[in-house]
Amino acid sequence: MTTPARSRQRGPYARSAERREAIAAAVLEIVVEKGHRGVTTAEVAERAGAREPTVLYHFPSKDHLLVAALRRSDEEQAEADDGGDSDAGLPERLRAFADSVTRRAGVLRLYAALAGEATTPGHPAQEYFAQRYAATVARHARMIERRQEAGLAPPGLDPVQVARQFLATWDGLQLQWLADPSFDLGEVLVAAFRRLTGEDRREARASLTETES
Amino acid sequence: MTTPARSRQRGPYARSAERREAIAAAVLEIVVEKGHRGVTTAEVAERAGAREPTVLYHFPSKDHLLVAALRRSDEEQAEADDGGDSDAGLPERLRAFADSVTRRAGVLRLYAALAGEATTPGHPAQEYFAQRYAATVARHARMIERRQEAGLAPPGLDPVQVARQFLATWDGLQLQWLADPSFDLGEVLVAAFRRLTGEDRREARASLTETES
DNA sequence: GTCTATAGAGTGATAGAC
DNA sequence: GTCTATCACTCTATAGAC
Repeated sequence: MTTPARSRQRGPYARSAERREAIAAAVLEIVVEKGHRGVTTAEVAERAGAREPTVLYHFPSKDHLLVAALRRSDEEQAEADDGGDSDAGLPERLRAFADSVTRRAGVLRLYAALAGEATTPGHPAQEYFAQRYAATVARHARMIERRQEAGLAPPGLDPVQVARQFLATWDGLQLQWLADPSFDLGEVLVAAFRRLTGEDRREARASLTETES
Repeated sequence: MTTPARSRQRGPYARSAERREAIAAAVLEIVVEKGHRGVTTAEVAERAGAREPTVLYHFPSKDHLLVAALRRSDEEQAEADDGGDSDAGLPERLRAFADSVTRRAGVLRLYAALAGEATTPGHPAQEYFAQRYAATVARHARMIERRQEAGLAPPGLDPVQVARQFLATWDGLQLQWLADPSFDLGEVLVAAFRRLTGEDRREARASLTETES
């Protein structure tokens, strides 16, 4: 209203929320292009149309910047999976997700690297991972409970324990796959899900019966 | 034998193999004490009784240094588990190992962080992880085969696939545990092993029989 | 509260002599 | 193989304008 936007590349006094968004977007962009090791506060500032100290005003350290990129990536991912809250075709959805992972190696690397760093007390990513683990475990646990109620999963399982195991398998398999993509990530993941939740027992029972006894 | 060691702190012209060892040991020491973020080439040099360029002569970059620490840690670990090659008390051994993990958080963090980095092509840790994954998967697969032959595990399983899943679960659970050590790592790990290998089926069968049919 | 300008401490890494 | 000397660059901190 006061002054018309000057035709500078570095927009003057962009509202803070926009700035934060622009900065986070810039970080994610660099992560995808060059990997997180290629992120420098200088380039982030450049791409966000700001100066370095401005960047560090919004995110007090480089690690905070990286966490912001992870958060932003999560949001984009969440938008992508919008509709499917049904547990119905779960194995299919798993497989689909595993496929999408293929294209986002840069983010996965960042996720893995930060997951390691984040476990040191006081690290900026600590809260992010604590929340993320807790939320994911809770979500998976609820899903397993529903499957138990539906008779798909055996009632003896501890849903939280299985949820933890499944999350762990997921993260670990991604790592292995990134290191050597010679196996079908979706397939191995779905198989692990079936075994961990005991949903392979129907088929297993037959082969078991003919094996022992 | 030839010349007695001179009583200088910075040994002059220590044989190269010794230098490498001293440097790797210094890195591991710092990792355990302060975490891998606390590793600086300067301090490594100091602890190894050498100068910085000497350190970087043997290990051309900081990442190489970190890999060296990981390798050295593996060796120490291997010595510790020397005797137990029997598959007999495997769950017990798993549990014991999971306990020992508790005391080596620094190394685990480094492992996790590097595992993420290592997936970028050309990274110094790439080879280490490729070898380690391959060796671990092969070792676990052999173990599962033996258990299949012994009638402990169902014959329908793909040993390599299960081995992958188990390794993944292991790595992932360590991460979760480091982020929030509120659960019993050994217990969850053993349970995952049982389910992934189908060795919980005997017990499961009973509960299954009374559940369905 | 939001940003710009400037500056500094510390890092990994290199060139080249011994 | 080991060292001295040096560099380029990154993250971060401070002072102050709007």
